[in-house]
Amino acid sequence: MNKLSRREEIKACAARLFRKRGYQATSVRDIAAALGIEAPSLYNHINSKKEILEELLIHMGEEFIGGMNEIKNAPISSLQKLERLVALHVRLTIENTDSISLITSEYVHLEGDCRLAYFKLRDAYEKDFRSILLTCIDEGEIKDVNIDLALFSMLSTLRWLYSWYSKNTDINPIALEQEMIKNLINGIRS
Amino acid sequence: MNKLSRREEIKACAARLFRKRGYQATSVRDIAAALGIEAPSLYNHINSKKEILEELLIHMGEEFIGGMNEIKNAPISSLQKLERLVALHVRLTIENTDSISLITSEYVHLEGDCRLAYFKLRDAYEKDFRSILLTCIDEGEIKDVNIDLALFSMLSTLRWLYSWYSKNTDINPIALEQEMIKNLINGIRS
DNA sequence: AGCAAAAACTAACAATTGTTCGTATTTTCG
DNA sequence: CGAAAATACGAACAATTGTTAGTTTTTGCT
Repeated sequence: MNKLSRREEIKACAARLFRKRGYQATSVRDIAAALGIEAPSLYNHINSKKEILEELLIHMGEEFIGGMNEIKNAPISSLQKLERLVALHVRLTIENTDSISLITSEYVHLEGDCRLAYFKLRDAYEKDFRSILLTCIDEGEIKDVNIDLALFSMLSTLRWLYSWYSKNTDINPIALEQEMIKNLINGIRS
Repeated sequence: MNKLSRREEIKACAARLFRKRGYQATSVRDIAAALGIEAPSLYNHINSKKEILEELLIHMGEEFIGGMNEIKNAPISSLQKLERLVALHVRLTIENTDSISLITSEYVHLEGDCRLAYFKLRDAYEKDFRSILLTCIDEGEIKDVNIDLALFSMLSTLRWLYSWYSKNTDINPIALEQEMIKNLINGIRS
């Protein structure tokens, strides 16, 4: 378990540096230095630099998919599901600010099977999100907007929430959640 | 003028590659290969790889500032100014899809004076944008929302428009403009 | 045709990259 | 304590990086 803990420590540190300077611009020596050790020491805990990015991104993807599955199957209205999705993004953003920032930019460095797996997670999530949004429209809960544009708009804002949150860490998470719901959903309600 | 043209050719090619793989992951040899020449040949036209990124980003910053200045001083209502800002983003996105994609991620590789200059442009733009939005609220044209969150939300969507547009290049620019206005502004109108 | 400028080439550089190997040190725990 | 496991180390690697220098080829103009 200690090894796992050290491993997680490395991943968290790497996430912070990847966010600040980008994945490619962060060397394994940078990561090691930030941990106060030498670069080769890292390889007692990880197999490669790429592996770190892969695990960070896949993990976030799975967090989103997990949250989506809970919401999807909950016995609540579609509009409430939409609100819960916003809350999910807010929570994951606050709990994983660094990792989540990688989603918007560093996924380009994924390769091979992992790249495909990541895209699969992302596409599945967006498909479910779209489906919930569509149901809201069908049920007349929200305005008859261009659904793809509305989906894109919501996701853009939610994906960039980490950058806003980083400059406003003092905000109450619940207040942020309410504000986001107001901002993203109430504007398109019937 | 021929030299300038070749230079612009290189910059456009670099922008495309920077967008696909990221600035750091794109080598000067990659750029040269995409142009069908050898890497050292590039240096007859540019001074450094960094210079390319700097010019691409500063140029986009100036385009936005220029557009903002026109809108700011136009004899129209604040709400119309807001609509024109959306149109500005749509136009610049369509005209510079690759370069504009760098704004959201690759600015982290700017250093020194250029980095400061870029931040100055960005901050000035956001300040002006915020000011117009605030006037709309004061005049009762749009709902009394949390202004910083509303600003952030609009800018997130507008900054990510390039990714949406890339998957929907067949859309009529004017139709896109109208949809964006509907989506971003009408939702928060009084 | 001939000349100057522009643009491309080959060869090579110093630095940095991710990573491996074998060894030493520290920590854990019976 | 003492053995085993976990963790860190220094030295070194092959590959890739951005860039320079000097030279040759191509282009455009009179």
